[in-house]
Amino acid sequence: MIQRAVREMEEYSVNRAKSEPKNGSMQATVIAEMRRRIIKGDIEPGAPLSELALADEFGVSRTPVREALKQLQTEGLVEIRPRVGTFVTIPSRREITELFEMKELIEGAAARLLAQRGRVPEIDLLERNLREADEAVERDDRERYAELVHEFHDLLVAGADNTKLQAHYRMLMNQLAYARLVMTSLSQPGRATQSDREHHLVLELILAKDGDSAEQVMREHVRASRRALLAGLPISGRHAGSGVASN
Amino acid sequence: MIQRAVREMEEYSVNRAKSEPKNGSMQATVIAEMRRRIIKGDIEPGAPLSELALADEFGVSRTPVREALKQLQTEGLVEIRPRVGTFVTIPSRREITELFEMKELIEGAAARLLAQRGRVPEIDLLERNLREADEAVERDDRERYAELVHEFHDLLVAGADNTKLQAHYRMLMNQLAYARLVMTSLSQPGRATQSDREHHLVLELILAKDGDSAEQVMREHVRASRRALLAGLPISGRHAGSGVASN
DNA sequence: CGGCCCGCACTGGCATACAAGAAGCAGTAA
DNA sequence: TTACTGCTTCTTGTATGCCAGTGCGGGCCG
Repeated sequence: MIQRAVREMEEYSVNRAKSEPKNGSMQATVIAEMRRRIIKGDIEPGAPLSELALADEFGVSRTPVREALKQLQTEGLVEIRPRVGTFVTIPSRREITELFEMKELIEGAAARLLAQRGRVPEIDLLERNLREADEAVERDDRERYAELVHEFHDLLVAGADNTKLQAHYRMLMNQLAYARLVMTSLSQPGRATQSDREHHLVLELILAKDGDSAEQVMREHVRASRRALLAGLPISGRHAGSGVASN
Repeated sequence: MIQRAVREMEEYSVNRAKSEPKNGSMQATVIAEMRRRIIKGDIEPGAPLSELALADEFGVSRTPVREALKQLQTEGLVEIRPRVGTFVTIPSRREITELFEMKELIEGAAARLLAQRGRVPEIDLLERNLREADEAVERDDRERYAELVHEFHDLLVAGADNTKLQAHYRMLMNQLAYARLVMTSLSQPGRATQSDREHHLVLELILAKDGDSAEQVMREHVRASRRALLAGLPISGRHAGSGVASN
């Protein structure tokens, strides 16, 4: 088959793997790298992940690869079908909606908590972030603005000073493969400007220590971003029917 | 063809509790059983888990045990210290607080969502649950009431009809080893009665489709249960004194 | 007598070999 | 031509052996 030839051609891209794993175990390297690829979108959702191929590529045996995939499964990034194969999770439209519902919940709570905490280092970082974001919007630099959006939300959650909240948030964002999606949402005309304005408002309310309003506005902001995203998303009538093994 | 004869011989090596007929996978069995033990408190927090010993006990090799422990680690139930050992996670007081903050958040949201959904099957189950709970309180059957409390909260979250919410909630509860804790909280005098009353109030608000109030009361209920719990908890003086994770 | 150091036993990490289900493919018969 | 059947070849699941880091205890030296 032709596909086989393609697969073999890509095997040389290992050069990075060997240089990093000095500190940690191989499986940690595999986990980090595979997660990065999936989130960034290097690997297409639904694509099969062969343990053997990955082991070969990373220059390790199947064992660490297996354990890495197992972890990525509980993180919701891949789906392991016993005796069949491992595949990159393809989130259904419904799942995306659910994830955004969670996102709204967590970020809203984070905004409230941050407001209650008063002036903490994250506040300064948020202000700096917004200054940069303003410039990016001015320049119409959507790539940079997407990064800053990501940072803004991360800072907000970090500022809530709740490691569990943060952990769940990260898992959420990974499942959303947010990096892939933000650009889509920003492709909506005027969305960047609007988004930037909403960020400013949230931070103002936080500075005013108005937790209730901060939460409410933040939640509305998430809903708006979801709308912008779904509007720019292809129809995607794919059936992601197989239940996610979430025992 | 020759190999076929061999396989039959080893078929019945594992014939203990077949609680998971759905998945014949050994590691799934190990995961489920170990999770049950940890959550239920059969294994003391901080206790070492030897791969070899577990493999021996379950009648399998180390491989499925390893993968099971790996998954339990990402679920936050055990901590694997490379080259040292695997230990049941000891949640610090701060972590417990954080987990309750999340619990409050999620259950509050669930109450709101359920209220918005109107009359769904879960509502009936909740009503039945409360009737039984009333009787249990009447009889002062704390054991049974603890079960019902668990079920009440589970039903509430299930009724929110958001699988992601449910998944995160389950992980949360597992980390809390809630089953261990509920009894502690109920040991506070009058807590059971109070708790039951709060449940009733929440359900009433849900039936009235008053999502805002339902969320608020639910959150207050969680805070109350946390207070009851922390009040009944020993003063952070850990029994297993050998340098556990300081967190 | 006390402190240091080396070695042993135990741990998990990784590689490798084998087993067995799943799925596609080819060949045959209707 | 089409549908069915059996096989071939994928895949993951499991077992086992070896390796390397860690911690502890006993022995040796000061």
